[in-house]
Amino acid sequence: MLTLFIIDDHPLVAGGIMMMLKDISYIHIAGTAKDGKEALGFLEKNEPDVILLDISLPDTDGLALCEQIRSNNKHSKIIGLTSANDASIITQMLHRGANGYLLKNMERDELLEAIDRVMNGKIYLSKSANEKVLEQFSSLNTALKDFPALTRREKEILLLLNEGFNGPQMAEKLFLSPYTVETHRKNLMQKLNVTSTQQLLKIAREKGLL
Amino acid sequence: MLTLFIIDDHPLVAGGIMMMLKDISYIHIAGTAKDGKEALGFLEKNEPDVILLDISLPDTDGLALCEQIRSNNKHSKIIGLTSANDASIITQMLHRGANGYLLKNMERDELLEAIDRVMNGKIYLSKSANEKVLEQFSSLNTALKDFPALTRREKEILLLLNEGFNGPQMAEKLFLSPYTVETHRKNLMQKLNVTSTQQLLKIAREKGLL
DNA sequence: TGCCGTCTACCTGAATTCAGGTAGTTCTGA
DNA sequence: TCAGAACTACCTGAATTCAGGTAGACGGCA
Repeated sequence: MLTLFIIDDHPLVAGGIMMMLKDISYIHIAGTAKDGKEALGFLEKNEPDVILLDISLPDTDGLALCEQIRSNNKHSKIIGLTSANDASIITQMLHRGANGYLLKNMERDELLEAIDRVMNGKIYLSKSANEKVLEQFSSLNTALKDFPALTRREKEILLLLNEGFNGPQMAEKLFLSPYTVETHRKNLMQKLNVTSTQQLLKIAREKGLL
Repeated sequence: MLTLFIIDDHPLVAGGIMMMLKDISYIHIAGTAKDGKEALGFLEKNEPDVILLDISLPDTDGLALCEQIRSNNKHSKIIGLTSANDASIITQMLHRGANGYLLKNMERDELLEAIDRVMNGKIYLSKSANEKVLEQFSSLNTALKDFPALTRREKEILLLLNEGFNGPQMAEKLFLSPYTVETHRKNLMQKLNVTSTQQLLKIAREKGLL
């Protein structure tokens, strides 16, 4: 018998998973949680074989939660659930201790295969996104290297740019000199290796920085 | 007995809905479809009481599908399923013949309430997004009025802007004078009533023009 | 304590965008 | 067929953005 724990705020998704597994006699759903707090509470007292973790939880950073679960719990296999097949999120997940990921458009057989694989100590990558991820992997790896983390100020500027503010407006809003704002913008563009604000925002969106 | 038809490409979601309704004796799930084609095929021969329609189908414009179903089938109640509680999408859905909408983070009781309401000839709006929609309704209505349709060229320019191209680059790509490109950009900004390209793109995204 | 990263601010010159025009051509529907 | 919409192109001047610097202040950590 194999125990499964589901972390997802959507009853629809949790229900869908149960539906998919209801006839599988060797899998037992040990519990479900709607958010990080609930999940950690459950995991203090239980150690399920497999944890299905929805990355996009409200009020919770799914990636951080993944990391935290992994640090508390070495034996459970974690399978990330995501709707976007975005290579950057997926790789981040794997870096933080996940054993695989599934897209929410999966079929029942894929779920079973994923569970089987991770239980055998392997990594499972969702079929439907697989090629894309592998495709992006190389560019991502190089991109991530010359991709230093953004500072607090830089993130702030990025956010405001995305809101449609221009240089002088941001300067006023943040009580900074327009020169300073431009410096931050410049640094952002350099870090993400682009030559215009539009491209900056586009890349930022694609990398999940927004 | 009440018949229900589910249009959703995610087995997870379809399964979740079945799970939610499996103990409700008066509801019978007549069928499911994964895309527009399949759905229209089923609806040629059947007329379910309630249709749950996922707006974000792959290879299918959910809004157009909603309209088409409504034109073929006057009696079925259509409930849109969406994950984003975006007022513009929701109002568009209602304009195209939907009788209500639900967010994918709904609970079982909300689903039952929605079905009950639309069967009684009422409109059901998802609880969790309700306030936001009502909030945005007035601004949306006024916004949509002074919101002339974009021309083909304008949409093209908008798309390229979103891709991160600047004026001269677009001019070269489209074999146009830079002046012309600027004219189109200017007209776009006037139509959407903004003062910078960033704002233009932001609004365009919010209105679902991209 | 000294280095390093961050934040701040300034400068210059070139490029691009914005605002407000005018105007000829082409397409299109009533 | 005729009016109006769409597309094209141009001009000017002001504002903003971009690229390439320099440089002081501050905080943390090794």
